[in-house]
Amino acid sequence: METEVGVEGNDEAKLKECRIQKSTSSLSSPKQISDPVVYKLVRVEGDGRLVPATDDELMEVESLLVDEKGGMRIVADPGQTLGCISNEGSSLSENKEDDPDKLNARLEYIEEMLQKVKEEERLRLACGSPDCSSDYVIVESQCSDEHDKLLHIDEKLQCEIPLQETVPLLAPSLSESYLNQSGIVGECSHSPDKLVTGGSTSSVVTTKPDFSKLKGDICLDKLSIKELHETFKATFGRETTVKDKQWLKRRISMGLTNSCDVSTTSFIIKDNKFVKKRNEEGCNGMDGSFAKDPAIGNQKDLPTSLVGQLDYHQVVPEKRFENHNLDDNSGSDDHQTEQRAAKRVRKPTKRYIEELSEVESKESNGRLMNLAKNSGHGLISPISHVRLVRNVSSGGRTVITRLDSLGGSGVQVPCVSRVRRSRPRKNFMALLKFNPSGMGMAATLVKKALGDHSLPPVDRNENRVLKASPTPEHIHHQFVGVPEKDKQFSVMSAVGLGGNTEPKHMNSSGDSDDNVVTVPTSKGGIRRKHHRAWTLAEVMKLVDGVARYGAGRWSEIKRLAFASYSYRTSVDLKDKWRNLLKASFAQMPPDNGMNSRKNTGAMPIPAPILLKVRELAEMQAQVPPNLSSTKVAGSTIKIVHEKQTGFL
DNA sequence: TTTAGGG
DNA sequence: CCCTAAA
Repeated sequence: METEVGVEGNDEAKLKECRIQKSTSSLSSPKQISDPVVYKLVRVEGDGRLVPATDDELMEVESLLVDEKGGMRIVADPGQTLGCISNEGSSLSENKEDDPDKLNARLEYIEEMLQKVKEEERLRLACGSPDCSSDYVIVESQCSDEHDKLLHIDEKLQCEIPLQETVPLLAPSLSESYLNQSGIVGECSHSPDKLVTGGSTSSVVTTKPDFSKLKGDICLDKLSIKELHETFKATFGRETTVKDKQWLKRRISMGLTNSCDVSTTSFIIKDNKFVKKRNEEGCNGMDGSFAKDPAIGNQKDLPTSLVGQLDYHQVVPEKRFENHNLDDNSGSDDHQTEQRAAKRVRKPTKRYIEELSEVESKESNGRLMNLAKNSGHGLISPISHVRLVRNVSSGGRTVITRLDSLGGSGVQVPCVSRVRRSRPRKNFMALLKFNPSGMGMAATLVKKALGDHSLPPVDRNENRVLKASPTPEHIHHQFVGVPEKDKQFSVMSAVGLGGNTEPKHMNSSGDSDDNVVTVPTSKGGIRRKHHRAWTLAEVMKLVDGVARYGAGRWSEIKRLAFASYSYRTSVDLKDKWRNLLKASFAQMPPDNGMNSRKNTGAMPIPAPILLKVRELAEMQAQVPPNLSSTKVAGSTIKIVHEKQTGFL
């Protein structure tokens, strides 16, 4: 694939939103046929403007990319271009450091950007009508906060991917109207050149990527560090000491959008308000239909038919990459680790995907398979030397971690594979011998890395690790051909060992008695030993579910919205909702701020969510009779009204 | 089996 | 979270 790195800059008009928009130029140039995508290299001036890169810069980038492929040769500082492109923002534009790490990070980022842009373009080409292809990708930028521009772009690029999933609407979400009133959707909602999948044939709608969807870090902008910490805690169920605002915002937004079932939860927090995230964008008007729960669509028509009716080689949805990509080391409190995690994570390589599919167990639900299938053809750079590092089971899921030693940046790319549904194999213990340094060692290292304080003494996970171990096939595939020296251990493997991390995937942790630790009760019964603290993401999911399917349909919600949370039963959902209800109506009058309570141990539920709960409750006439009145009524009436209009 | 509600 | 009655 010969990607021509062209030089082109957009004008310097002041725009407002960061987005990538394709120009409406022709499509018939010969070159385009072979590779219709041409990219412009731009750089960002100090004031945030995008200006055309010079030829020299271009050359430098190219050579750098080559160098990177060649094997991490450290080259002189690429200079302004890279510096500007890098997301590190302030630190880079000025000084030319020769720090290999930084340099590599830049390289990585550039490459990533190119890939992403290309991905975007391919998607766009594929989903659009023929005359929609374009010669260029134009990066428009109007972010007022120029400092964050690139980050924004990047965030959007990352996050729009999972959001592209489009499925026919099943049930309109009540909260959909929220979004309309939230005002965050704004102008981006309607793209002039809508790319509609050839109207007649398609049972599936294709979405045009629209980066305005990602609001996460924007929405978090106004939060203070402390608030961010709160939100972080709420989201991941643990504290963090990281002071980096950007990082926090990024993590939180990723956590909120990806930690669960990605788009299943469609809420975001903006300015302390609980709003609905726009899943679909103007691409296809599709008659006011919105995405239904992807958990459904995913298993059905989406990936296959989408790919089927379009040029397979061009359609590379890359669904849920971020799921795997997401550096979910939430279990770790190690500052260093987290800082490192803050670094950009490389997209999985094709090989990575392929291997991932191997690891996938037979009874795969097809999700990951689709992922693998959809992964591109040479779209992902083969540059990175991804090595399989280690696999650790935690809380019933197998975490496969790779160490991407790109210039020592050590990016970890954890992913999760399904765990055997049925009981572990008899001969499982023997398999541990296959890898003498096995799980116990891993646990030890992990524990060490985390500092023993972060893991309970004689942790219960010791047990779980064994119980939730991968099948023999997994071990075999994972370690076959891996040189001993490459069997590195990784701190990051501690993903989720802290206990409060949400699963990133459909995995059957605890869906049988295999993985759930139960404790015999005095009365002879058994009960779950450890409470799974509800994370913000889960709560939001729950609220969303109630909004969609109504309170009381717990099993529905369980199946549809909590498919990936096997440890949450419908009863759990019900109980949680009951608590939420109670909380929302109890805590409202005195203090509606989310920063009120002291460290009560329990996870604080942000006021916006409680508000939402309240509204839903009132809508569904669940409100306790005794406090149905008061000023709540006013806002509720309004909300109800909005929702009604939303349905029309 | 699922809901609803008490413990 | 658990238990259980009721549907």
